[in-house]
Amino acid sequence: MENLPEHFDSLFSVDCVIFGFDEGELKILLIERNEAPFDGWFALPGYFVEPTEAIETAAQRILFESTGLKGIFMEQFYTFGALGRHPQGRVITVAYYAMIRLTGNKEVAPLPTTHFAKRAVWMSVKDMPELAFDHSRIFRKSFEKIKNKISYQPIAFELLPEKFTLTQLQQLYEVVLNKKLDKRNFRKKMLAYDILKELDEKQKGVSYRAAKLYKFDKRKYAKNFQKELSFTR
Amino acid sequence: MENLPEHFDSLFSVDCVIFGFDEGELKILLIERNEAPFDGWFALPGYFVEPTEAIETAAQRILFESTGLKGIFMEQFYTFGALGRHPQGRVITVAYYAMIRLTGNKEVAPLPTTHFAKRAVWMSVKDMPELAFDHSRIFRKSFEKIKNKISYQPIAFELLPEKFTLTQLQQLYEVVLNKKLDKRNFRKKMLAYDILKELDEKQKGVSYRAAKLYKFDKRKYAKNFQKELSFTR
DNA sequence: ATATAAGGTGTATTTTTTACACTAAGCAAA
DNA sequence: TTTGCTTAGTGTAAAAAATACACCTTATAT
Repeated sequence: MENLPEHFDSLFSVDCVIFGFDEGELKILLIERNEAPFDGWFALPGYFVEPTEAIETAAQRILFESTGLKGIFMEQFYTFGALGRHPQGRVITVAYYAMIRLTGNKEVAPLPTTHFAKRAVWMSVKDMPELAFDHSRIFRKSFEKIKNKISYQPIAFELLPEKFTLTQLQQLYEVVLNKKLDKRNFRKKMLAYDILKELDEKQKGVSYRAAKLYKFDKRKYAKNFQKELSFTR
Repeated sequence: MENLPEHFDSLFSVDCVIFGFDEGELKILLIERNEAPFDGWFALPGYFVEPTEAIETAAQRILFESTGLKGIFMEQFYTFGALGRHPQGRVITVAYYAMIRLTGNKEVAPLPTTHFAKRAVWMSVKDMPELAFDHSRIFRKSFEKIKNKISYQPIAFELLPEKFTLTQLQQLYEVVLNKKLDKRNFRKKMLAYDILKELDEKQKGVSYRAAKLYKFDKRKYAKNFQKELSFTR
């Protein structure tokens, strides 16, 4: 971190775990640092919160700087404040996870506008390297959270294109939950929730039978569930 | 807050929602402030985090100061950092909920050692007044969290005496979930989890048939559940 | 002995979850 | 135009879990 702000002894920052789903893989956006500490290491996008900035606003700013997108789905999940977590002083960090639609949008975040980053990469969660600071821990906690959450809240749709096939949806659940699901049972259950809208449209550009496309239907969802549901177990 | 610390523009604090269960009621520990701002208002126990103190340690300290107890069950659940939340400047606060065994321990926290508090009271969640700062919001969020959590993690036992009856356990679930449960089904399900140890002992001092006492059995729990279970729905 | 108050127990029904395999459709290549 | 390839799409039976429901038992107090 180049110029340490004045009140470095009680600083806070925001770190974002940005998830994307592409080619059947769950990925997160990492930046490669080009400054000490942890020069050359991969890290989560994040930065200090400005003195007159709400935490949530700071998170949105960081998401915009790293992806060029606004209005991304985002949720705070934990605050990390162990004493030694930052080698240069006392920094507590509020962590958010976010989800963006990668498919058909692949060029999201080729170069973040943040200064201390050489480049940004989409890294599959399967190949996650050791990260700078305590970011590995932050990543693991975020992953646990979404694993849990995807079973009772409709967050999966934040990762898929607006129009998706049931197979894509199932693959996403399989990757996140890290287990195979039965096709018939998955479809039966998902459709029974009555939160999807079946479109009069099919997949294009595939060299086999095209699948029907579906949309997540917010109205139906709101109608059918006051608060929760319980997807895949 | 009497003497504003020097770096008031980036301060952080910890606030604790301390739950107790007594006489069939779920209560939280509030302090009555005797200083501006919010002089005379009820608030959550909380204070600034020291510059060389981990957040978690600060939470433990506040719990000890308010209750005289150590080793309390405690979990961080959210960080509040809206710009206007503290009338005197920028303070973000990391919130924890905690649970203590009130029954048979009623004299917990008659007088907290924190300076800015007139007194502490156990307030039923049904009678919660408007609280200082954004503490009402913090309380509501904590309540949502434990409502949710009690259905899949064994946190209820943190609120009960070590030896408890199934009826007490059921009452606690009923209060937290805010709905009546069927006695036979509740017992069947709870016993089926096989996480309780039935004691050779009965309730004492009641003027009716005494109930069997049970203990939460951590070993059984660990054996039967790698991570989760799914209590009452 | 009797009244009182909670303790403690079982079964039938419905709902949900699971396991499981083949035909249909669309495209591509021969 | 036929054939092969690949994924789409579908139903049923069995098991497990959740629900609804009521009466006798036991300890204490009077």
